[in-house]
Amino acid sequence: MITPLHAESAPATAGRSATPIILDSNGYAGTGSAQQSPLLDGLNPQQKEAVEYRGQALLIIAGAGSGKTSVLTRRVASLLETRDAWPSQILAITFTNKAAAEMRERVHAILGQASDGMWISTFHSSCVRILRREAEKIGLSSTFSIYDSADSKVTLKRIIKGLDADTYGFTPGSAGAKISKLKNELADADSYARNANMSDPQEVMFVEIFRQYSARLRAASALDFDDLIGETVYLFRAFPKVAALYRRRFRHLLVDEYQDTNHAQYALVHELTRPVTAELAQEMEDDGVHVRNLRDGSGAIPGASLTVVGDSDQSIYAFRGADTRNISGFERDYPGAKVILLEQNYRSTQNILSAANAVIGHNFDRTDKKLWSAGGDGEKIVGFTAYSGHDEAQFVSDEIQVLHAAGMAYRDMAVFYRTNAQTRALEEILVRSATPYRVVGGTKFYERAEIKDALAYLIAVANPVDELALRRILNTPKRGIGPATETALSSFADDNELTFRQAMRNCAALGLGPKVTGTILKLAELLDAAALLLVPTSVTDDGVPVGGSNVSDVLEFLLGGSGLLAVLRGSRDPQDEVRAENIEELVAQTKDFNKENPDGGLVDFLTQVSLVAAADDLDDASGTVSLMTLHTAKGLEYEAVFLTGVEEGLLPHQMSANEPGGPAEERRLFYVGITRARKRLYLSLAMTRAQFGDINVAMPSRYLQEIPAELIDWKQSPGMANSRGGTQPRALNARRDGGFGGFGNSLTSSSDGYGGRSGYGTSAKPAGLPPGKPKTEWANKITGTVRDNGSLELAAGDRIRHHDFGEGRVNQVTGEGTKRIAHVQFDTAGAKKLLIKIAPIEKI
DNA sequence: TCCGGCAAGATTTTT
DNA sequence: TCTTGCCGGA
Repeated sequence: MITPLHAESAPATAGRSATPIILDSNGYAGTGSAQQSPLLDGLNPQQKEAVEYRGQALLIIAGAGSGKTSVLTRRVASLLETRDAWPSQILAITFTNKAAAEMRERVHAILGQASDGMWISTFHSSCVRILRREAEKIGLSSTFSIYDSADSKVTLKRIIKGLDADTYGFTPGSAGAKISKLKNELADADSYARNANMSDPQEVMFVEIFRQYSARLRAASALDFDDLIGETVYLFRAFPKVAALYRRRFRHLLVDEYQDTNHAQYALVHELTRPVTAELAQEMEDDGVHVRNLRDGSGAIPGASLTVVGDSDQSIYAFRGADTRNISGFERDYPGAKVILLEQNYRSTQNILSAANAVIGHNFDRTDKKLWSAGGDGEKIVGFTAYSGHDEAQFVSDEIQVLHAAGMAYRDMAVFYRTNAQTRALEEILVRSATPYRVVGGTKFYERAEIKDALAYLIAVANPVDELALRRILNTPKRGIGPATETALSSFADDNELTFRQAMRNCAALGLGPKVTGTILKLAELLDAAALLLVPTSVTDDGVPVGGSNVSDVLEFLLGGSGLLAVLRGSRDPQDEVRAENIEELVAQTKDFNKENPDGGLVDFLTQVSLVAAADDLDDASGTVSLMTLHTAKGLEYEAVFLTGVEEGLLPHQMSANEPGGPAEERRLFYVGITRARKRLYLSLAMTRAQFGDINVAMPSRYLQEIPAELIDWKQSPGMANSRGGTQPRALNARRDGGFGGFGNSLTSSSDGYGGRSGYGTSAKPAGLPPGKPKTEWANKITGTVRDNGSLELAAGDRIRHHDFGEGRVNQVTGEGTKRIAHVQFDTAGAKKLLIKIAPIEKI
């Protein structure tokens, strides 16, 4: 049991919290005097127990859609309500910033201000927060840089080149993956070398790469993503007194998505929940740290209580080192742990759950768990086999329109895919049908070259020893400093034990041309001047520095001084216009940051930028269809889900075939995708898929056959697509070698024909095409030329001809400018919405 | 040093 | 298909 906290241990909130927190201002009015806390309203017995249990360790096995987030937030609220904890004693860890924000919001909605002071954040953010505070203890600057995988790659590339390690088969990717894996196991170059087979020259080379990589990061005062966790663990292990401070502070640790934790994260949790020894506690007390009321009979501070939530069936990050043994071994790691199973699903219909159960049931070596719903069977799952990726996209788009017409909001629909490359076809069709959509994740804003350039200027100011950032901006924009000069500067720095930045300041000693020397000095001066801007101009009576420039001022100063923005604006390349706009967007973001974080400095901004994840920019309020990978879909839910590309080679992905446990992990991924759907689930696949510019034959995924046939209503089964393929000329027939033969038949048993339906992938049906237009013409031409009908005037009543849909009549034109949309009733293809600017149409 | 042209390689998933 | 890297010429 946890020692209840007494009032004297209360932080500043004590005064306000003298009475138990009353929730009636938040919609719980009238239940205040009831025996049961309103926090438990509407929960089933298992959920209630998960909220109310008090003990050292709690494992909540939460199946998909079992109300996990709700339980977790209520548990946090309950801890505060029952005064088992003060907000500052709670550390809740989620996987994404998005999940953290949502949890913070929900707790705040229940408790209001009483929730202030909690740490609710990701593993990485929490670690950065701790590390910035304790940086000098482990030999880092508190303004250390955070390297993303691209930065690591660049660094590794230089090392591999310097060592000629590519002759041993090392690439930045392969070496990076191996280093990352080792770091996730808390190994470093030295510990690895001790166990490595050093008679193998390749191993020797790898150790050298690892060593140099670590050395470079250290010299640049930089940490990569894996270091953020690993160094925090190291900090706690090497400095017990530092660890004790955090162990004393965080009395309640809650970890979400525990199945996705890797060894380093596991170790971190372990470090944080260890007891503080009596000696150390005494030492702290002698140092004036308030610990008395936390100490037990022996004088020690017991370990914090730990709650973990997870579902090993949803573990999809094994490739990143996630180890489900963390969850399966929880009871061993924390003897006496309570385990609560949440199996009732509140999200999906029974049909969807039955499919999910059937699929995941094919994974052996798992504790059986059956999701069930009290919500009824619901609609059948819809299956569709398209001829091509574009055809599939057309089906998705048409079906979205059908759902939308039936009253479903765009924001309640999502399209999932295994690889980012699949977005292309989807986007093309969605743009054409004027369906509002957004791609979640994908090429991220902060990964764009021009944004990284601008950020590199900021990083160079914040962390002057970061060579990577300096070398990035050295010749960006072009200022006549080539690779030769760059190398000269770099070796000059190495030879004289200077940082790259110091080398720049002293470059006159290098004997370069006067012009180049001047340019380098000017850049160094620009960075120095920017750093001066940040220095506070005065100090308040309380010793708080004020008056330093904020992030946007510094950024604008750097952009002006370097000419980065001006060069892009002056370029003839139309792409540079977009790049300039992106940089302006970044400036706008720094201004937003200033507003939202008045006390936030440059380093805070850079930290935030470094740790944003794909799912984080998801804006639920926007009325758009969401497109995302299956990985980013985890933790989200939608009324209708389109799971596309359910093909061999894609799901399971080709790359997973050789990996041990690969197909099982891919199955879990499929399972995660299925269980995101509340009411409608669509599974689609294509018989051919464009890849690297040419077209490959695709086979239905093995996982499809694991779903009981009666659950799927095939609008077009693989067998049907196959049999009809022979009757119509198709562009791809020539490439086909009859490989579909045995497949479809096992899947067609449930098919109920398609003849009566209209509006499904009209363009896929040879019968629906205008006469005299064989499929060969359109099979893959959608990627073709960029059209611009910007000036085309259309009005209701006009007749038009569409390249694919044939002739039709315009019913209505909506929107303005480039977003004008024609609502067209086609003679044979039905009703369509077309973006006038780019649709392949002409007026007749 | 910069730029254009051409060949080769790439794509699993992400904090 | 698209991006990256290498080569040769200015």
